[in-house]
Amino acid sequence: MSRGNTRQRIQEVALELFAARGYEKTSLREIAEHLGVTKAALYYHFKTKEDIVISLFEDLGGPCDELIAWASGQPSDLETKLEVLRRYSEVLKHAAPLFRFMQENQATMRELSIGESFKGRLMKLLDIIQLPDAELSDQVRCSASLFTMHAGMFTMQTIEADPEDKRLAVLEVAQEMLTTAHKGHD
Amino acid sequence: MSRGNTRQRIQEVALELFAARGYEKTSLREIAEHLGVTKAALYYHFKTKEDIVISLFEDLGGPCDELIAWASGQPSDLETKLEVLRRYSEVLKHAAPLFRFMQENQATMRELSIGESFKGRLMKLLDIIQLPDAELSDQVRCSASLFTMHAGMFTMQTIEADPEDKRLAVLEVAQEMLTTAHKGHD
Amino acid sequence: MSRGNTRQRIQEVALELFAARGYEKTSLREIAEHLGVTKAALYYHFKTKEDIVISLFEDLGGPCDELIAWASGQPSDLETKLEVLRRYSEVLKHAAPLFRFMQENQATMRELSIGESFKGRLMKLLDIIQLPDAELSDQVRCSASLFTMHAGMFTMQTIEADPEDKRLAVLEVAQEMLTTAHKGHD
Amino acid sequence: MSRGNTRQRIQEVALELFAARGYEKTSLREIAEHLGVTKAALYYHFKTKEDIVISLFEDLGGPCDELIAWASGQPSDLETKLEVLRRYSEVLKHAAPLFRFMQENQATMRELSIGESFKGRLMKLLDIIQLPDAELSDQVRCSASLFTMHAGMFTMQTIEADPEDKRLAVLEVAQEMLTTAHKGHD
DNA sequence: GATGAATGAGCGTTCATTCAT
DNA sequence: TATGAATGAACGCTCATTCAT
Repeated sequence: MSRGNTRQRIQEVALELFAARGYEKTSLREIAEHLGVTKAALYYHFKTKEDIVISLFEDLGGPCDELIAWASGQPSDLETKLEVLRRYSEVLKHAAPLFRFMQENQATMRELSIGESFKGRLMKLLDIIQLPDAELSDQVRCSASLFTMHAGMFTMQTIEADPEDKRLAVLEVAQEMLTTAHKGHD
Repeated sequence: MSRGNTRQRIQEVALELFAARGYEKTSLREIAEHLGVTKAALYYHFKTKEDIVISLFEDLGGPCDELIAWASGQPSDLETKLEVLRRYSEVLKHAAPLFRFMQENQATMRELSIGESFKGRLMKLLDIIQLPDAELSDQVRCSASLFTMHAGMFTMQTIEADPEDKRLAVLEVAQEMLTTAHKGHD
Repeated sequence: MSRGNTRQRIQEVALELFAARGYEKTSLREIAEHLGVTKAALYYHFKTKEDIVISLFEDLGGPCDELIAWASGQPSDLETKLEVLRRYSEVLKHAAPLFRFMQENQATMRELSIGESFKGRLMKLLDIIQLPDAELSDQVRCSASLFTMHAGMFTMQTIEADPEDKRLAVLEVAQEMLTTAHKGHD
Repeated sequence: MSRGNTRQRIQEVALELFAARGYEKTSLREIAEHLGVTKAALYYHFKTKEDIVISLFEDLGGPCDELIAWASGQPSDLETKLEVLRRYSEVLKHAAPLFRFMQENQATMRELSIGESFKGRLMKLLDIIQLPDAELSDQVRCSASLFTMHAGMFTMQTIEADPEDKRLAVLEVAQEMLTTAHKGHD
């Protein structure tokens, strides 16, 4: 019946539950029950509970690092930054539930090894976007352009619309903020 | 030894730990130890762990409700909305650690009774701010103006500056977004 | 407001709750809350939780001992025994809730000092009633006559009738059993 | 080490301790220690403490229900009722410790789900035995015939004799009471 | 005559984890 | 690939009890 896909099914169910009820409140028992297997089976596939989370983020590190690497090789101008936002938006799209999980479990993430590593990436992206010597309000605009995209994906569930349309609208607003920030700085 | 201030000290330590390590990961034992009392002492002052959180939010509900009430009696124009943002910023200022806690423990808050109640308030504020029939990007701008203020207070710890200056900068950016959203809608 | 009657009110409420929910499941907090006083107030009137129970039984020991003493001075014939049952029935009537409590918390009573003391009294009554050298079935009849009266008062709540009428009926049946037991033994 | 018999050993030890010291006063720690396992091990085999009790009663429900079912299909005459007592006595024999536990923890049983269910069965038996329109004393005789058998098994520990002989003596007395009750009613 | 504040011990329960099979 | 059985640690919570005021 279950072929080699059990590992994947664990990841799916785990992400679903972690996102829905939080990392701490989701027990391995629950995950196992949802899957119709034993807790011990999870331990055949993953060394620890944290390991499951780590595996979830595995596919995400690559694209992020690539984005950072690409941006580092570009001139640090507005055009590059707008493209960074665009590409980041795309990354977010493909990992929406994961980002929702991150967003809603920040306190927990801070204690998970993987958390630090993603916080680092975020900081690097921010460094790329940021205008370090501009006025405070422009710095805020830069930061906000990034965080708006995070929040935009999950917190704005009030607005009913096609997800893809919403993503593009969020991206547009974020890019606009970044552009405003760069008025007079180049 | 400790007089009538124990209840308050519990609240202080609890907030500190909840904010630092998350609600679930903070045990009553830890809180008690930090205070030099027994777990049972906490239960003399609070009925449950959740009750401690509720008490923390108690002083916050009032100001929020007042703000909502005030706004409901005003014309729903840009001027009113800008003032709502300004006042909300002030509320946030006085309850910064609490909002940080909310922000970072969203998954947990969702399961706490108090969480629902604050989500409700947020939705009402959003209703007041929102332009329901505008283009998607303008709706996003409205939402983002509110959430930027939340995120702005705690997530932008990268930007080093006087907290009050930062708050005003965040407010300025948020108000600007809202103004942009209202261009052509009145 | 509350004069010297607090001690009594504690006893009343305690008995009520002990009978309703059992000794172990009834906490001093509950008793105190029912009375509108603090737990500590209970400790002003009684040294321990067990002490409350003991005090409840205080008024009961006397009549029982008197009954035993009286019977010991009488000839050990059927007539005496029937009178013992009659008098015991009267004692039971005046302490109905207390006996219900005993009956329903036997396991607990066994661990309470007062329990042993009442078990002792019961054994003495049984000794008085019993026909030690009779056939087994007659011995059972003697024992049963006593226990029927216990059970009869509280377990037979199915039968709807005036309590006093029921008591007399129970007594009649018990006496009848005892009489049957004594057929051929004198 | 211990094979598939742990579950059973838990039941045995639990029943022993519940009967000896009462349900509330018997902690899971005690049970575990008696078995040389951890508290957590108990939870591998039973979902809750109450679940252990429920499992103890599991084998008992069937025979009782069968008895009730059988009696319901018979004419409601004395002969049937005497046979009911006889069969019930046999059921009691096979579950003596369990009945002792019930008897001595009535207050507790009332709060346990299983308690209600057994009270229900008892009421049905009583309904079968009872003479609803007879004089009070005859109704008492009917009830008492049933309760005598309960009490007879455990409360009459004073009488030293072979348990089986005692059981038969108790049954005889109970049947006799029932017969007396039916004099003149048919 | 009673309270406010606290304690120490213990409870039932759940958890992530282990390991022989 | 997985399970059955178990563990040790911790958790949130309640209890009877104490004592200064």
